[in-house]
Order: sequence, then structure tokens, then C-alpha cells
Amino acid sequence: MDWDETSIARLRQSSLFAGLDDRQLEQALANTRIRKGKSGEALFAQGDVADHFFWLRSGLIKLYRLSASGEEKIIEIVKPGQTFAEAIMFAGKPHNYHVGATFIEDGEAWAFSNSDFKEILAESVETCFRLMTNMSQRLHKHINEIDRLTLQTAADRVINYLLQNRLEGGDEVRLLTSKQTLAAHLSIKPETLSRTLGKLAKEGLIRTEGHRILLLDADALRRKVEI
Amino acid sequence: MDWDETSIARLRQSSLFAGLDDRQLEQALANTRIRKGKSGEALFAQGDVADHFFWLRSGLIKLYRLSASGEEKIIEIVKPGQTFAEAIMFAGKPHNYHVGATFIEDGEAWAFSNSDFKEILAESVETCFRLMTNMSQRLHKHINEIDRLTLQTAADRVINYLLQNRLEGGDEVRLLTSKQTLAAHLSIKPETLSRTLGKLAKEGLIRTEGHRILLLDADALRRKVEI
DNA sequence: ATTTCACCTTGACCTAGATCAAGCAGCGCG
DNA sequence: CGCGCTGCTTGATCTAGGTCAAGGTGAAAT
Repeated sequence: MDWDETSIARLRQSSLFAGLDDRQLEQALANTRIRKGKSGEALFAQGDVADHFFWLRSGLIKLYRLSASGEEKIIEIVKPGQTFAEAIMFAGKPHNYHVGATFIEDGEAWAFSNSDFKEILAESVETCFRLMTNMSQRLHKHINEIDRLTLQTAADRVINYLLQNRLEGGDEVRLLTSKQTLAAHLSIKPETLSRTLGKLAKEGLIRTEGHRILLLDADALRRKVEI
Repeated sequence: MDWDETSIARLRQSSLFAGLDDRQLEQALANTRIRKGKSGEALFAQGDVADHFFWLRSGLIKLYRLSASGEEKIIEIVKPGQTFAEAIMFAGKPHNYHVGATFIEDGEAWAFSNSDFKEILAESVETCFRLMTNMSQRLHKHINEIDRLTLQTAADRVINYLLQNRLEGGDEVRLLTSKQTLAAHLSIKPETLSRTLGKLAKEGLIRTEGHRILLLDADALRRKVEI
């Protein structure tokens, strides 16, 4: 298997692979398989045996949990360049994914063998440190998520999302998913999301144009959440 | 400083210290300080500079987040023998605790210097692996928590708690905190917890005797949650 | 024994957000 | 062009669980 050079360059930007020398990278890639998927296709299901972790080359993937009654809660939206499901590498013996992963936009994910990568880790403390930094950040994100779910109202969560997902500099947000998906991510129902955005628009704080949302008064929004 | 032998033996049972040789252990303990606390006293506050992680020798500690309006959500109850706040070791530059820690029962916590421990990690891949296993488990716990918060009702969470905290074998649960604290842990109000337990008792599924709760029909409880 | 204080329970209400249901706009397709 | 999607909005209701307020209970303190 020979690899597309620009993809490899991008892969190297991911913290997990950034510290590897050529030999190690080759070793990591030895058994790597590319998994292409179309929007709606699953990459793996919750409960599947977890012997690989992934790096998203292109497209968009949602990581989610299903409730007994079939409702889904999106834990994370994975964007190109990110790795995911690395943490499971160090779970106990019955390695099973505890979330499901499904493409929500056509793309390709690279599957890395856990055992191969563990060999690399065993001889590279530096990479261990990078992985730990990685996991630490994810842990932090999850605590923030728990925080949001328990200590904030639905409207707060929407506003926070808007404030935190502005394009550089500007007061503009571009939704990269459908509003239904965003709602599942924020743990609210689509109706509530729609109403909340509607109310903010009526108050003159935002203007929504399809998948673009303009923040007309970011300070006022910030104030709403902080109190 | 010389150390109590039985404490050291217990410390060695903690996965983070289990793999260390005598020299490494000595190094880890070199700058360790014992922090005794009475119930209600804070060990550290959310936002404090985080240059230590901890091992709880005795007592009980709650890790929590405060909302802007002063409500608290308990993220975790730490029991003796557990380490906590290790993950922050690998956070970015401004190392700050993102939760607060307060004794809820008199005890003592041992404070380990992050930088000292990182030196040990740098020369012990095995300990790195143990730490990663640790973090992986915590990550998993958090995902389950998010799951519970978003996909389960208050009653479901109470029942799950009961089922998962039975004493070995028996159908008995011993609450190790006040019911208010348990409520904050389950993200419900004390009144709701009280009502929920009352209802289960009326249905003949549990009997509550102070801080002891007997599960009279564990199967029926399980069925309630699974549907 | 009686006061006290912290904790728990119970009842009456209220509200955020879910649910149910009906339109509506955009868009690919025969 | 009209047809039927799928996604979004909007309105009318419902309900889980929060809030407020009033007792009850038990252990420690006087």
C-alpha cells in the first residue's frame, strides 16, 4: 500500500502522530485500512469489538449513544484531522466501543490497529505523553459537557454553542450539520432549538439565514449565559 | 519524613503506584505532603493552580462543579485508596483544577507533585500505560454519566444507583453520604430523591432503614430501567 | 428532659421543555 | 410543471421534576 503524500502530511499534524519518526510511522501504517463511507453509513456500532482507533481524513462523523427507547444523544461531532476512539485502546479485556460512529457527510476514516500502535507507544514515552495530553483534554471536555447538561438550561446551551463556534474573528456561525443533529448534540429537541433561535432572533440578538447565523450582539448573549 | 508502612502498602495497591520500584516510589514521595481535612473543609477549589494530584488515604471527598447561581453538581465521590486529579497533569499550560474538592468526611489526602511524577513517567512506560488505563476508565465513566443525564429519567438514575452500589452479593445498599449529597450526585433535588425512594418503597420494591436500603425485588427494579 | 439544629419527608403549586399535530418552504424528480 | 420528499417552524397541550413552604424525626448539647 502506498500513501497519498498530502494525507500523510495532514496525519502528521495530528498530535498522536506528530512525534513519530519515519520508521514508527511506517509501522503504524502497516496494517492501516481506509474506510470510505457515505452520509448515513455506520463506521462501527456501539458494542462492536474495538481493535482499531481512527483518524478522520475527510467528511464528518457523529459519535453517539442510543437509549433503550431508541433516542440518540450525540457525544461528539468529529471533524477532519481528528482522531477518535483512541482511549478504548486502554480499556479492560473486553474491548468494546461504548459509542456508535456514523458518517453524517461522505468521507474517509483511517483505521489503525490498536495492538500495533501500542507497540509504538511502548517504545516512545513522548508519544505516550501526547496521548495522555489528548485524553486529558477529552476528559476536560466531558466534564464541561456534564456541567452544561446539569447546570444550564436549554437556551444557555444554545447560546454557548453559538458563542463557541464563531468563525475566526467574525460574529458568524456556520452550522456544519442539520439542525436536528445540532439539537441531538445539545440534548434538546429540534422544536425547542427552533423556538430558542426564533426567540433570540425576535430579541434582535441574532439573525439566521439558513445554515448561517449572525450574532448581532455577542455581548448581550454572553451576559444572558453568565447570570 | 518517614512513612507509615501500612499506608505505603495501601498506596502500592493503587494502580498508579503499583508498578514503581523502590527508588521510584521514594522519588514520588520525596515532596509529598499529607493534607488532613475535616468534613466540610476544601482541599482545593475550582480554578486553583493545579500542581499536585492526590491519593485519598482516609475519609471521603466530593469533586464538584458550581453553577453561576451557586448550585453544585457532584461529579464524583472519591473513596479511600483512589487517586484523583491526575489527568490535569497533562492539561495545557495554565494548569487549573476544573472541579472543586471538599472533604465530606474527616480524612487525609496525600498530595503528589505533578512535575516529580512526570519525571517518573518519563522513564517508565509501564506506569504511563497504567495511567492511560486509568484515564480511559474515567473517560468511560463520564460517557456513562452523560448517557444517564440525557437518556434517563430521575427515577431511572436512582434505580441504577441502587443496583450498582449493592454490597457484595447481598441486595443491600449502604449510603455513604447524606441523601442531599446523593441527590447532588444524581443531579436531582433532595425532594425528588425522597419522593422517588418513597414511591419505590410503596410499590414494595425496596425498604429503607435510615442509610440502609434493602432491595426487595432487584429483578423488578432492573426491568423498570431496561424498558 | 428539653431545646436545638440538621436532615429528611410531604404537600401544593409552577415552569421548562417534551410531545403531538399541523402547516410550510425548498428541492430533486418523473 | 406538479408531486412528494425531508427538514424546519409554529401552535396547543402535557408532564417530570423543580420550587416553596410546612411539618416531622433523631442525635447531640444544655
